[in-house]
Amino acid sequence: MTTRWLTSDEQRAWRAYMAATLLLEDTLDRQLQQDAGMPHLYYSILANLSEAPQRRLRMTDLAERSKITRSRLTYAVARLEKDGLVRREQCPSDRRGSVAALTDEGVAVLERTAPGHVETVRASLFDRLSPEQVGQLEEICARIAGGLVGGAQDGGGPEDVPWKRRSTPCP
Amino acid sequence: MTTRWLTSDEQRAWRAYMAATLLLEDTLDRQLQQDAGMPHLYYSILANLSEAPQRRLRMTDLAERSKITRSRLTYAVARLEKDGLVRREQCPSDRRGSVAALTDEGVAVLERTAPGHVETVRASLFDRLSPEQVGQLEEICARIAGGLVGGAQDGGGPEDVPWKRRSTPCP
DNA sequence: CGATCTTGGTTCAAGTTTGAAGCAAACCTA
DNA sequence: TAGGTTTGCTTCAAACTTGAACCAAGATCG
Repeated sequence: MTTRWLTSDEQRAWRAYMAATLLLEDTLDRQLQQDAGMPHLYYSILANLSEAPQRRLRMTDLAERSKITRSRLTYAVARLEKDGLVRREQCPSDRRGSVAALTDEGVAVLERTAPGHVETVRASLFDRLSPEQVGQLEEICARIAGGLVGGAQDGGGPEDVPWKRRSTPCP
Repeated sequence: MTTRWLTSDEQRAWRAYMAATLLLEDTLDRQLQQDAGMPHLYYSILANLSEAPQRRLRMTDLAERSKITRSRLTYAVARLEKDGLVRREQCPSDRRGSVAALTDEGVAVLERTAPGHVETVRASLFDRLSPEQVGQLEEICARIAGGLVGGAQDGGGPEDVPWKRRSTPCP
């Protein structure tokens, strides 16, 4: 079948999308490298951890929430552990598993750097969009994310399947 | 001054944004690595080149259009040159400069792989959005990109300053 | 002109990411 | 309960990225 090329509307949107995502990620990386000594992704790993009950999460859970591969997470956590921001613990209920736990120092770093980070996100994004646009952005991104498999490529549908999902860190 | 944290609307939008961009970039990287043997960014460098007059561009121009640093581009072009998809030429008008030129083989690779790539972009993005959403996405992304400095961080405003800008590859 | 500044691009070293391969514990299943 | 499969996570080697340092050629200016 002959290719359905992008319409010119779609092309413009696609170019804008690529530019925006590249530039924004770059901005955030620079800001956080500057102020927190880590790339954006690492910061968001810490942030994810900080929201979990007990501030700890199984590696695979954390990878899934962070939308990255387990391998990538392993290296990231190793670095954060070396910096004392995260501690790896044995999972008591599954001897294969390990749990990443945010340390007090990790919490402190987060508390210290969060304001500057939020400020950057505001300045680059939210302060430049109308409230309607914020809503549209969420809707659009949710739609995109919903269509793409996350973490392990088990090929599940868009809807969550609770019974295939790990729950609390270590019950 | 006390931090203006994100509202819950903004938080939802921000989470969705991070998920969507990470997952989409991952999808495209995987698809293109598979089908073209290169990451998405490298493909887009080739695409940018293919649209330039003469299919050639000064390195700094190309970096600017690709929204990446000159350093990153240097390495990328080195790799693409090793693969025979791009050729580096001396810039005749400025002996410091070099020009990246898409080779015939580069064109061929692009022609061979573009359909699959467009298909992936469609499947992940455009076929999941309404036409209005495509318009909104463009508007939003243009707004974001417009607010962020590109390439060299010379701190210019959002508006283009034509007299600071290189033009044709080598006049 | 000659000293200095700027620009275009590369290089270096360190850090990050990737995908495949590896390993051990847990989970079947006969 | 032994054998095979799956799951959870790490490790390996190769690729990619980063930001600072570097170098040479243009531009400026006294």
